[in-house]
Amino acid sequence: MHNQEAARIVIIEDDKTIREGYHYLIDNTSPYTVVNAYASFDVAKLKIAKDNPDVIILDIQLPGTNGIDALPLLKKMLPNVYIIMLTVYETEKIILDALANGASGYFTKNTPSSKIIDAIKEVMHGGGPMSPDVSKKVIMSLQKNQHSPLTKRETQILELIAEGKDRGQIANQLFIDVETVKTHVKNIYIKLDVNSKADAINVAKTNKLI
Amino acid sequence: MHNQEAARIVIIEDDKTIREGYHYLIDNTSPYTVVNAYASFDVAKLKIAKDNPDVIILDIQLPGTNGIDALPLLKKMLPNVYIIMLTVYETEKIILDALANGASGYFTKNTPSSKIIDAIKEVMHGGGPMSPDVSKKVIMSLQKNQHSPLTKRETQILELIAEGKDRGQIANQLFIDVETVKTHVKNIYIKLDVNSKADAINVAKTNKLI
DNA sequence: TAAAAAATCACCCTTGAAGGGGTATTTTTT
DNA sequence: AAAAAATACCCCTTCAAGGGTGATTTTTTA
Repeated sequence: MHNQEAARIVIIEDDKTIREGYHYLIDNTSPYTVVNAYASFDVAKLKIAKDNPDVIILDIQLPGTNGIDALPLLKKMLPNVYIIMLTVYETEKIILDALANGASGYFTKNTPSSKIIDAIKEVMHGGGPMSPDVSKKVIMSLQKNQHSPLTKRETQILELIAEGKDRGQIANQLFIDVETVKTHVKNIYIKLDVNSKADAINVAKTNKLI
Repeated sequence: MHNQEAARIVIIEDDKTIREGYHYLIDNTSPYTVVNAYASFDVAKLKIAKDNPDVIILDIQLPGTNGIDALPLLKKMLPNVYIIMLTVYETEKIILDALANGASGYFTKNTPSSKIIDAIKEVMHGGGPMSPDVSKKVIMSLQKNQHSPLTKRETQILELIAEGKDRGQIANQLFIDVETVKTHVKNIYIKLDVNSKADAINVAKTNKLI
């Protein structure tokens, strides 16, 4: 475990004002130390291993390699580093991509600057800090459509199809006949107006039915 | 939109001490009003429609219908209500189930009581409040295995298989030959030690490879 | 720069799962 | 009592899936 009191911070952010603002803020109003601040990942990657940071504050919109693509590369160089995204981008897809690729936290830039200090503390204690707008989007991404046209059984079967199960396996698992599975699948296709597994899964995922 | 200043709160919690504690806390240290507090969902469901709450504080471990099963029923009765889970349970599966079934926020009971007031404020403003331990688990559920045995291409193809796409569709989408897709699939099966789509998807999901 | 890993393409084979058509009974919910 | 959901059965055709074997090109890494 790292020394939680004197964590080493690196900032990768192309906007000079923001970069220097956070640099100053962290150095002067927290127990943490900014060991370096870079304007791009392409520059940072050459020296960041020596910086040996505990936490990286990472922007997404960077010249050259963007923050999302930088994430797995940083994780490879520094397997135990915590990475907090700090960016104006907040589409559901980008947020989910960032978290899927190893980000430990995610803040939008409309977050009060002081919150970043709390966020650093939280990741150092094993938490997963997010700004309210981000956590809302994350929760929404998990929520299913409450008004699904599919019945419970149909939803269940479509989920099993999405797991690659064939009719026989689904029938076994649900203790019903293969023919019944077929009937359900037919009704699913009719309701979703599709005529293939792939389209059914696609429509269902797009509308959060599964 | 509800009146954010005087939001109506209902508590469903079987532990009398906790229930009355939050009741008192909310009534006396916040602008919100607890319109009713119930010891179970089975009792609450008879009267909660008339309570017309903006926010429900809901426990999971309840006598009779548990909190997870109660979620969709509450959502059906009160489509616009915000539901905050407040419970000792915090396994990844239960948290994800709760959020998938319509919870707007999730706190564990080791959270400082005062935080619940902030949480109510946050949901009323469209946020998705979570305690740090919960948000950590949510983020972990989104993160992929950084040490996947699969290559990028193999991962990509397995994801498409999990979307129900057949070899031909995958080949088209990736601008490669069907035979190449076959080769990749074979290598995926070898690496994951399986010999079917379903098993490959299952192993991959269990290990967060996709 | 040489070696290793990843990605690409090809042709053989067999089997059965997938998809579409129609019909009907039982169970559950409203 | 009516409607919705879940169950089961029969017909049919086609091509995707999985296994075997071999080879070349591109990219990454040591």
